[in-house]
Amino acid sequence: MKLEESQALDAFGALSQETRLRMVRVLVQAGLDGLSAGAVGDAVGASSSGASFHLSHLERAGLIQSRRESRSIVYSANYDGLSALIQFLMRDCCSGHPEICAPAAAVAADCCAPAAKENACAC
Amino acid sequence: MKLEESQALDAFGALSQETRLRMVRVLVQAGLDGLSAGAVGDAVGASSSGASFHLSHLERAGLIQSRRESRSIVYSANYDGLSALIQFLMRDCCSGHPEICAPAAAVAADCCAPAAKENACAC
DNA sequence: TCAATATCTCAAGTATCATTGAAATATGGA
DNA sequence: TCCATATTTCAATGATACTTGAGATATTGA
Repeated sequence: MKLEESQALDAFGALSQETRLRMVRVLVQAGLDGLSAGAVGDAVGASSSGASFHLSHLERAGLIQSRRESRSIVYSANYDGLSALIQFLMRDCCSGHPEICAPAAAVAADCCAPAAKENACAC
Repeated sequence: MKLEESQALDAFGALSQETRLRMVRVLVQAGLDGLSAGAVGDAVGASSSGASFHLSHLERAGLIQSRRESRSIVYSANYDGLSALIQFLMRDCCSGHPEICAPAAAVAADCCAPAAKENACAC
């Protein structure tokens, strides 16, 4: 997935709010199983309508996704969307300037060791 | 450099505005030589006071830096700040989930080939 | 069907942010 | 010193965004 400028703007806007940034962190840690809207709200200290507002915002921005599961709406991180945002930053803000990306690539090697070995290394 | 949550929020907020996002792209392409405030404003179609407002915002957020050069204030990309933001995203949103970082790492390998070879590959 | 649970939607109020134009500041050259 | 250039600061306006609480919708089980 490759982000347009307007999609990147939406994604940055979504992450520029404390409650929403925390929601994303909570949901990434929760993995693909996800968490119900209520559970996310509790985790970040938001009211039910506040949680709904911010979760919708994040979903519109393509950073999380939702599915109904009985009475609950279960939200989970959208890995593609998050990855696309990181790629946007790297392509846009790195292009021609390895000083920016190199340390980030090191983080990737660290936190995603097996994947990094498969995909990032041409050596 | 390791970003605190509040610094990441500032950085995301700074990048969530069309004029500012374009300014960052222009300044990254300009490299460390940078561009005067007026040149950046012209490049993105902002008024002089508008350019000043947005450039200050980006500087406060740690994404660009400035120096006076005769009559001009020259702005340039802050590679450390941009890199720290990418790292924040990777650490926070990747941790335990290589699906997110791996494609990004591939971009790093692409756009920062020499650096990636030095720093990202443990093989 | 009724009640309970989970979530969403809506409207009102408040706060934050972006834009505009005018005025202030800093610099360099005549 | 005086003027022109480059940029910033300030105040006013309009636009967006966040929060809150009340009410609406959807789902399940009795």
